[in-house]
Amino acid sequence: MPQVTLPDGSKRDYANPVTVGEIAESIGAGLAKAALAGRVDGALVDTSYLVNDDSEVAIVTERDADGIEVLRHSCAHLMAQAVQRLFPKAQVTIGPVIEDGFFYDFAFERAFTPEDLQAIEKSMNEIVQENLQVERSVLPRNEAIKLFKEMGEEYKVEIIESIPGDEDLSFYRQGEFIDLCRGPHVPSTGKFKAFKLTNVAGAYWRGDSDNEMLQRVYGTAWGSKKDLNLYLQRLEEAEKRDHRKLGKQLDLFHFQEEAPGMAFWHPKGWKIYQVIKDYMQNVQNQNSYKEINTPQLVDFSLWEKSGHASKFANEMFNVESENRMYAIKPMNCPCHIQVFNQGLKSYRDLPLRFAEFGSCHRYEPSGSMHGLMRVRSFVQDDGHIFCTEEQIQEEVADFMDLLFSVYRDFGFDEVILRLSTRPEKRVGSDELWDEAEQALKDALNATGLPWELVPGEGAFYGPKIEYSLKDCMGRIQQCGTIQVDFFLPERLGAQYVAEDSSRKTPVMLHRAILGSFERFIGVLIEHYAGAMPAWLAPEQAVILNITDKQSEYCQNLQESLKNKGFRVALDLRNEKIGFKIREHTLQKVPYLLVVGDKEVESNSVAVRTRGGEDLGSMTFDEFCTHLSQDIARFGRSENKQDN
RNA sequence: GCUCGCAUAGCUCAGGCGGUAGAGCACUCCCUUGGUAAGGGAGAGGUCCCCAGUUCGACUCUGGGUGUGAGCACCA
Repeated sequence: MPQVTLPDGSKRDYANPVTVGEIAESIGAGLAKAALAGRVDGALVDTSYLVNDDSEVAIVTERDADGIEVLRHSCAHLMAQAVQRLFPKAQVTIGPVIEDGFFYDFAFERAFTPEDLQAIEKSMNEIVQENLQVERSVLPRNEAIKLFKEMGEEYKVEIIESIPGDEDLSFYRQGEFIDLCRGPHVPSTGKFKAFKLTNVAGAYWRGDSDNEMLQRVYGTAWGSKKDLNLYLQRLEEAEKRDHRKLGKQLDLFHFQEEAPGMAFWHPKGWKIYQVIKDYMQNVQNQNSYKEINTPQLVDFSLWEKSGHASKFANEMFNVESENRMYAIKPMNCPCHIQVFNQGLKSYRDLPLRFAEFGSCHRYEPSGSMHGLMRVRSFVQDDGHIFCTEEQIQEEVADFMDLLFSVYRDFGFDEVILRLSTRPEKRVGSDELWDEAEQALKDALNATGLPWELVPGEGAFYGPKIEYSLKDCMGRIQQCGTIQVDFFLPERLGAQYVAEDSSRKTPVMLHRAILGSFERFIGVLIEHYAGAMPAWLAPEQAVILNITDKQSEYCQNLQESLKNKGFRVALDLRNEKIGFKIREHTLQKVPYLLVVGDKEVESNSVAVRTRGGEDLGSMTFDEFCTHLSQDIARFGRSENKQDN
């Protein structure tokens, strides 16, 4: 005689054990129809789940995040069923939910084509029309193995065999299709209202590049057509913001075949780069970093000593000269230790903070390159802090403050913190790893912010914190990092004289805020859709004359603004004002200064923003003040301007 | 690196079942001097990514390469 407590606190008594579906039915027909799953005492279950005892029960619908998850997971099954109807030889493997959708991996003799996707989608819709009941069943392992062996589903057999323990396994059947699955699932295939197959690509079985490649079909599913359309619009918007596209449109940089993965920076892109560099230089000076610079080419033996060669030799560019092997530096750390090693260091010198805008080259796998986001030639805002073990936590904490402040200046308020701990392949004793991981945990906890543990993802020499920022599309971009390293200083012989005059090895903290300039600029371009805030904009204003008569006035105006330190362009072309406004608006110049006879007479400028707002007529000084204030705001969102 | 696509004017893209190509924008020149998102006209512009092969003939077909896109794998 279960008593059910609903989310609103109301209670219902049932004479006999009831299913979640029946509970929904007893509340209302509409709810019963909308029910996708249930939550019983916190656990997500099928609507067919039988409630025996007093429980808290919620009916999960498409309005629930969990409901959407169930829907997507079930949609993966729906797709697998359709695929097997159309291609009986295709074997199923796994089909999980991912952000905004799902995928399913199939083993098939050939690649699926876009036409196949259309056919699969059509077949899915037919199965929706059939409104097949989805039934859960439980089988002992050996029976399950036998069943899937008979069906010729070798991959499923392998999956079942690899599931530890010998408890029974749950299966879901809809019509002729059955799949191993933990569930829960929607009660019937009629529940799908809005889905779309989006993409097909290869993916390795079990995520291992030594294994064969499967066909992965991606799809998305939503509670309503409207949500689906919103999602598709979001994809379109993301495509418009693609930094590779904007890089071309705004004439910021280009890539070409002769230098794969290496950007050619154009004047406007390089200006953004320089502004960021100046800013970072200033920030680092204020925070007691000493900027250094180290060679591009370093004898290969140093990379052997540092341990990088054994792990990354194939990903390094090598140069032979006069029978000597050099590597183009793939990172700056060993070089910074060489600087540290010059002269005798005292504990009084610590913490010693070196910074370098270090140009690095890495032979990244061809398939991994992506615009500015992953390149073979890049510049890190690299820094290494040499300190004692006692100083680690404070240094990490100070670094985090600095990082948050820099990110806010660039317009990023949300930072995601992740701690990556010891990987399988690593150097150093477990005690040292314990200590290093603890120091980072302590620093993270001290922030009071939530953070995520990522076991096994640390560098081979030490654990790291990774800082990802969330851009305005909600996408997560990893940029900053701080890594504790007990090993490299020792390997490369770094020492300082301690208080008791003994020689000790310093700890080294590797750190970067932007990560790489290339990647960070890519992120900025997409975040702002190319409309950089005034402090970053390569051209902060452009002066447009209406007729030739105002040319001289405009030239003088540009000169005066340049003398004030503003970046100002001039467009004196023989074009109509509307044409020029359109062009510079599309080029996302923050301020358009229109000059006609009126302005010349009154010694002023008519100011229009790239957002189309008319700020009216201003004197030179008024405009300078306005622009200065805008620049001084950086990208900080609390004062964000509405353009 | 792997799977599957793609590569034509500066840019965005058409095109032809094998007979050396076209639009819009941009560019140059001319007309126009016009007050807040495209004024008009004319002109110039191509080794159809590269290398082989098939063919009387290849931008088109075949093979190989390079770059690039989506995804996977990798990421000091």
